[in-house]
Amino acid sequence: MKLKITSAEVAERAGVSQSAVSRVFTPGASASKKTVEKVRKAADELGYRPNVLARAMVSGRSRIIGLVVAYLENQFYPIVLEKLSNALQELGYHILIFTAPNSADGIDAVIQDLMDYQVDGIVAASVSLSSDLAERATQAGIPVVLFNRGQDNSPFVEVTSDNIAGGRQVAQFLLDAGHERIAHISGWQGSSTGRERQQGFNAALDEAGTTSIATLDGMYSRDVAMACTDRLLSDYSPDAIFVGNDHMAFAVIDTLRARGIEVGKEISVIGYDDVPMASWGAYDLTTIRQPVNRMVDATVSALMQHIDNPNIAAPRREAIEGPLIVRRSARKPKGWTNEGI
Amino acid sequence: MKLKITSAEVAERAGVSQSAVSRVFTPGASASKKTVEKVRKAADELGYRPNVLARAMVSGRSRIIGLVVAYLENQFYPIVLEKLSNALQELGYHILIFTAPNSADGIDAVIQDLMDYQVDGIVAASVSLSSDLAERATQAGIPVVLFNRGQDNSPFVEVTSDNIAGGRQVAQFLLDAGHERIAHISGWQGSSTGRERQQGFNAALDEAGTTSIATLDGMYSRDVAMACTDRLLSDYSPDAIFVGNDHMAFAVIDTLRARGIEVGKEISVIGYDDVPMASWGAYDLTTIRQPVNRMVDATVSALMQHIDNPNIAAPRREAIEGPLIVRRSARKPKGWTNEGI
DNA sequence: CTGAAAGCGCTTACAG
DNA sequence: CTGAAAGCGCTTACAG
Repeated sequence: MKLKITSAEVAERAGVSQSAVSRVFTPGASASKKTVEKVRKAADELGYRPNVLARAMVSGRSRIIGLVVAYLENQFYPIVLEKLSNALQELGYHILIFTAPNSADGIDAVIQDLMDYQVDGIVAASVSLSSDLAERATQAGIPVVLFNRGQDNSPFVEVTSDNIAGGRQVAQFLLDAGHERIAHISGWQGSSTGRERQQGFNAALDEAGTTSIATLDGMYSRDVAMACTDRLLSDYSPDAIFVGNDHMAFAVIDTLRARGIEVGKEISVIGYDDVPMASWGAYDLTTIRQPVNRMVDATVSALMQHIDNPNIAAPRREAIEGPLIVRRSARKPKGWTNEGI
Repeated sequence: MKLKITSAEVAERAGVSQSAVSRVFTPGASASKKTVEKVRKAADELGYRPNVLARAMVSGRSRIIGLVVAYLENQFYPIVLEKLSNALQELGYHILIFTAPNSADGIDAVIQDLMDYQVDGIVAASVSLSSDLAERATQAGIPVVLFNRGQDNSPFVEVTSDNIAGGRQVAQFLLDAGHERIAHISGWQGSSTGRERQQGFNAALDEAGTTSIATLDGMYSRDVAMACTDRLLSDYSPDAIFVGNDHMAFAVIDTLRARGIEVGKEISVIGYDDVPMASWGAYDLTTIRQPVNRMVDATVSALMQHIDNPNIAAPRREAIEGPLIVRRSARKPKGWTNEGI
């Protein structure tokens, strides 16, 4: 067995042309039963497998999807990665991973890199892209989907959960439970996700004729969220805190407990995402569930649709609603039952 | 701007040959200052970027490293992924991700897939490979490194932490603190990692003239670990439990607390990995730190070494020792101070 | 159904 | 330093 077997070598051994070999390995191409047999036999004996890169070059389809991701400490993203990878793998695609640097410039460079690999599509999770890059991708005919992030006037498909509705649900639940000093540690205000959750939250509060006692930007960071919690404690005496995502909510709970406060009794905490850890005993976090499966499905089908039909590049936004998962980190409204779920 | 710009188009606009364009974009190739200028200008105007796939075909180097990973719920792996990706990105390589199915057959198929992409190397994290596949990879000249997993007589490079030493440290610490009914919920016994941690642990116990009161296989699963905890509680009355990894240790702690047991006082719990969450207030887990940075470095350099020098494929095992991180989930030995760290 | 041939977009000896 | 040409390993009209 030598290093690399080519279709030409298989052809020779099978006594057919190289084209015939190619056809046998091309789904949908026609070859007689006899040819197929001869070729398969020779291929097996030689250990032949088609070179995907060569195939990509001529077909113009690499079957690679570029994924830009950051913030892997937040359990949400590994879960997304896993589900996305599984879904794509089933369709014969694979994920080329690019971990994102923090600057916008850095991201652009990374995406350029990605495009150099002739990816068939790009999924950008929790990062923003410059309009310059938007243009390049569009002109290169590469579909881009923004995952869990929106961008004004972007030409991309955007898949998010319905953050506004989610924020509203939280406010309503807190109000129903009779909280009167409600604070918010928001997701990073530079992200649509952070802004929208806050927006829905405030809107519902407003409609109920009240308002939050304080809103601090948690920057999606554990450390910042902890500092915010202390500030809330010393300056505002909140009886409930809505936190922009679960990752920060865990930090808030840790801080509250360290200060001797009983979470769910003295102060209610609600998060957003419903990462697996939220259900673990140590936190038992009431939170809005991001419908990851449906978000992944929407992402994959947007990608496939564009790949199959490059002309119709309809920019659009899918905001999928997710339920409030009630656990014990927040006081429940009187007479509340699980029936709603 | 059209969809895809080729070097030939740049050449035409710059008034040079296509080879000249290629040279300008090939590090180390020679071109006159004048040529470089003309080409760069034309390339910028056209928005040209070399096609990595075409380059890969002729050079035989795809600059893609295949990563096979499973078990992404365990925070350890996302961290590894992130660090590995960053390190590789700096060297101009990128990771093509394959999420592993559970069966050995499945894994083999996945690796075959990987090889079809002409990856320059493969990193298999927490999975085992068949010897058949080992042979294929070796014959294709593709370096494989097993990450956090060893395999008897494997021809691969293996990078792990020193699991035996780690297990020993845990036993010693528990003994020093005066525990007398020490139990073990081990990592999956089908994995070298699980077996070795247990082995070191038992060896140290043995040398001290004692033995663990029970050893149960936690299978790296949260649910199984919880069931094991209950069984330990009802049948063995342990005063300490060494758990095969942090991910399971969290489940053990949750279960203990649900039974009203004070962790760190009534029963000590020690994990293995030191994932970020281990330091969070809710768990405050005493654990062995896996030296991820050094493990990633070792992985990357093994890969690069083989890529630069395909002939020398020295199979070897690197087991890097990590420290015991003392927190509050386990009772400390009398007079214990942090000095050791 | 099948083979010969062109071509995907590059790199790299080979001559100059 | 530079250009013409071969070749990387395939797919896909084009004729038969």
